[in-house]
Amino acid sequence: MAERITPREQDFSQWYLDIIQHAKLADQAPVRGCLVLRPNGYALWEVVQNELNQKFKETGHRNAYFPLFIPESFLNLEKDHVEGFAPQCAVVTHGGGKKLEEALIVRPTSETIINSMYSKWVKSYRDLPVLINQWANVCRWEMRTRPFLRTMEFLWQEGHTCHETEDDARKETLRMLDIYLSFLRDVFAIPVIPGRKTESEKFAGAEETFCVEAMMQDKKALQAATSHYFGQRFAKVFDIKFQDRNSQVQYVYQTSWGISWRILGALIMTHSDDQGLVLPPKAAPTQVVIVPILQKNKDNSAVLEVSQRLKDELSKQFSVILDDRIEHSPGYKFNEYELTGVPLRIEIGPRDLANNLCVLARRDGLKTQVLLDQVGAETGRQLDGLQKDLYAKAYDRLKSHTYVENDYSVFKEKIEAQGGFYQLHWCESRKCEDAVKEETKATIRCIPFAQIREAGRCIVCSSESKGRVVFAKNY
RNA sequence: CGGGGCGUAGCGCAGUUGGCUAGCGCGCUUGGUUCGGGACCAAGAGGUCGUGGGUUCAAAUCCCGCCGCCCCGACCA
Repeated sequence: MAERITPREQDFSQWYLDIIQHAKLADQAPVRGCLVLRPNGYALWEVVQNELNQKFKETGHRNAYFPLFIPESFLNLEKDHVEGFAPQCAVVTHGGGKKLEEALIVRPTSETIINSMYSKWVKSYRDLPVLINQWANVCRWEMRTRPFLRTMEFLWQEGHTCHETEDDARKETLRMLDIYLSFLRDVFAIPVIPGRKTESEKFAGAEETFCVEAMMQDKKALQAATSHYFGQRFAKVFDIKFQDRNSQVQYVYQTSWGISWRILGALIMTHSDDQGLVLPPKAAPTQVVIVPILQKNKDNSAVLEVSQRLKDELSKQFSVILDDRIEHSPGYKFNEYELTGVPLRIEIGPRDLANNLCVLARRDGLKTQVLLDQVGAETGRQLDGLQKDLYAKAYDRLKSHTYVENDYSVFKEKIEAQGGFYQLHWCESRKCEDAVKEETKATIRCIPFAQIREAGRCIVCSSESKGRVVFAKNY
């Protein structure tokens, strides 16, 4: 097994890739920029699907599926949209051995194909709202790829909705952003800063883009999810009209919102350590592993019997596996489950059994001895504790590496030396935004909802500013 | 597309001023002793040295072509 790589800012990507490989989560396929999710890695994606599907259902959304190939002309209808995506598209020019009359785009996102259907489906205010989500793969031909964060093909979820009024659509945009935020906070234990994107950072074709930004262990930012308000821009080019309650024909107001498997990268880069993956209990496909201490060629029946009983009991509440393989030593197993991020390990050996005890070992190192008849309650307590502690640790990191700064040269030095998020005054001009990017590689991650609103001077040009925005280097 | 680097066993690598039988660690197989933090000993299996050509008595090693991969930068979720 290769030597483990300690995380350093400059080789963070190698570090987490190394962990993924150790954890047998994923392989890099021989095709450029592809990533293969092995079965136990896919289980993590299923956690995302299950949690979000539940929330989508609660908010009245339904899942559907739309075609992978999009006629080129569809994409060309919205000017900003095509400018943003055309350079990244994979294009199918031939089929059935012949050159196609019209090329097909492998979807980089599905606004166009979905809206072309919506224009047929929506005729009356009675048809609204349309609240549809799709779980799919999309393709964006990136110049340089990075496992999970930027792959040529990726898995995601994209919601596309139509509403009667601007107000309804705006509410939907923020409601879905909030669902992402609470999912990341409560399940993945990742704290985020919610906010609005600047003109230059917003989605191609959107009126407004909202996002949640997370901070990785190397203090770089990662956009974890986005939600867009489209107004009537797509409705007008795709002709999605309806008769309203006053018999007037008008265009629908729309939104779209998405989260991709890059959040699996975020999960790894937020919590994991040199021992391997660290999964918050609510995100872990396997929450508890029971490791009986066995000896070959000896009678292990007592230990095995208690282990099995414990497994049956705990399985009512948690996802539990019992590793009773005789061919691997306990130490080997301890390591294996640390590598794969199982949040809680229960050790049961002859020594414990003599005292009616067992050992509970949390993935972050906390070990406690527990009476056998209290394991059920204690398991829940330990898992809850780990979930909270992981969030707290990530939250502390986000807080303690977010700085309020007024001096450009200090900011420049600091971000170069230690990364982090910077609350800076900005005059709202594209020019100053670009100047910072040019010099420091930092971009405006968002204008936070909880913006520090105060009079100040733009960090670059010293013109008037009404509030601070968050600058950071990002993935 | 620019700048670096690398292709040798399933994985990670050494060997490269031409030299004799191509090696090490991990993993794998078999046997024994272990077993509460990645066990140890012994015996094995496993190779078109990326590919095509050239030089030579002799090429993983030198020369030329080709192919592939990785890293850094420009693009981006």
